[in-house]
Amino acid sequence: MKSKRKSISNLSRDKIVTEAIAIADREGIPGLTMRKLAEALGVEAMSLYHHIKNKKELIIEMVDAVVPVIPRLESCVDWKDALRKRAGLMRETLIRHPWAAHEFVTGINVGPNMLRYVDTTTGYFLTAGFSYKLTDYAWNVIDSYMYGFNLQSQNFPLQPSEYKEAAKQFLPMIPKDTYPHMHTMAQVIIGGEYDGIQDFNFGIEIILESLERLLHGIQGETE
Amino acid sequence: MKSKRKSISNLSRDKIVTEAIAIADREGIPGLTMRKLAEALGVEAMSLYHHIKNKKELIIEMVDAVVPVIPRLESCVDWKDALRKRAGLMRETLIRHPWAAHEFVTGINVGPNMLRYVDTTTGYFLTAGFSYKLTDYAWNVIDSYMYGFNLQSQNFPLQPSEYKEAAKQFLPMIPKDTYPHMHTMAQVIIGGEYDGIQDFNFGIEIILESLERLLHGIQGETE
DNA sequence: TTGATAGACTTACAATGTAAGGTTAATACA
DNA sequence: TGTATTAACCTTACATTGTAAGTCTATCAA
Repeated sequence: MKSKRKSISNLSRDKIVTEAIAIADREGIPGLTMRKLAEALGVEAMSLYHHIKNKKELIIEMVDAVVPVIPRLESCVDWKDALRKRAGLMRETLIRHPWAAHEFVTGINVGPNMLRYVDTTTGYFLTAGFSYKLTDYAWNVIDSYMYGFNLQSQNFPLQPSEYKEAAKQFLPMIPKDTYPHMHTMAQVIIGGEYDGIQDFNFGIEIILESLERLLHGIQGETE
Repeated sequence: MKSKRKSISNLSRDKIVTEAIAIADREGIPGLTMRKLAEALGVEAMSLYHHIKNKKELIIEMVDAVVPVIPRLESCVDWKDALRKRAGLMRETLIRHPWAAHEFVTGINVGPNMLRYVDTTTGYFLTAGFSYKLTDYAWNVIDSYMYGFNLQSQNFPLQPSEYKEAAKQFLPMIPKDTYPHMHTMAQVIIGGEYDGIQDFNFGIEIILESLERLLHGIQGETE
């Protein structure tokens, strides 16, 4: 048919991964099919399998490719500021690549970028004076929150600008006697008293504050 | 072939949802296929579609069916204890139904059980004296963490008992000069100084502590 | 009796990942 | 230069999925 007698496409792992990320950014992981990816690269689906083992492995490569680069902790920098910066960078990544949060929580990733990312993070805590155990715990709390927040907000079906209108629409479906608090909450949003917009940084600050108290041994109720 | 001339199976939405949950508990959502579900119910796949619109809707029903039932806040109960209890119940649910965390974060659920769950939760905070905005924020931080933690731990490929052995095995792959902190962390785990086991409650306590301080207006750096 | 309906079944299709094997052009070696 | 090997791409084919479309039949109302 077409029979291009070896296309000049000159495939490579890198090219495949890059194009795969672009497609996934637009259409999500389900929208990333091997055929579609191949077509975008001017190639047939099966040709991809000469460069990658399978789709699973491709996704693992994609994940490592989007891990944010964070700087090692300079001695003059506060560990909390470093973590704020880190959170901001990760959040940018998760927004730019809406499929990534799910892959981060759901798969193990031991690519070089991820390893460095984790090592640097661990360094923030250890340098600040946290024990190994607390370092591990603290890191885990922050990341759990970050992934959870992003997954939730990414999948929320409304734009912030639509909250008020939606609250109006749904109010009759939230009868006051069955759901008293949500009913009032909806009214508050309709009234403009609170816009209903969540702030990612709120959670980060909450967590950092507690961690700092823990570091300084104030009220060590959680060991 | 078989032609059972109307099976006596007497399908119903409830039976379908219950069986679907059982299958998903064992084999995950990908393992829950319409044909497998039908077979478990002694019926053909297409028969299910007389009771549910499609698989998506089925999953939504499943999600609402496993939402934990949490008690309304009694006046004699501390709001933090109520939230601890809630976290424990949700965690049990997420462990019993490993597919649920992903569905909770990823889909919107407005079934009656979920609405009540959310309303009761909101009530905890409002009754404790949080503003509507802070209630919304606080609730969101806790849930983001809970979902994030569970997603991560559920997908972690090792059992806690295997940590030490795994650390031994991976140590050579974490060269000291490239990944200094992870290298030491692995050594600490091998040495038995810290077992590497995460504790879900740690994050809950961390967050609750900060929230309480916020409630009492101490150091309101985060508004 | 007639006819409608609910609840099952049969068949069929498009989309997906990928196994198996074919083709071709470049490269290595005699 | 000629020949064998191989890397990179293609073709075909298949099992598995959700589900659209239509069929059959027991039950029940008129």
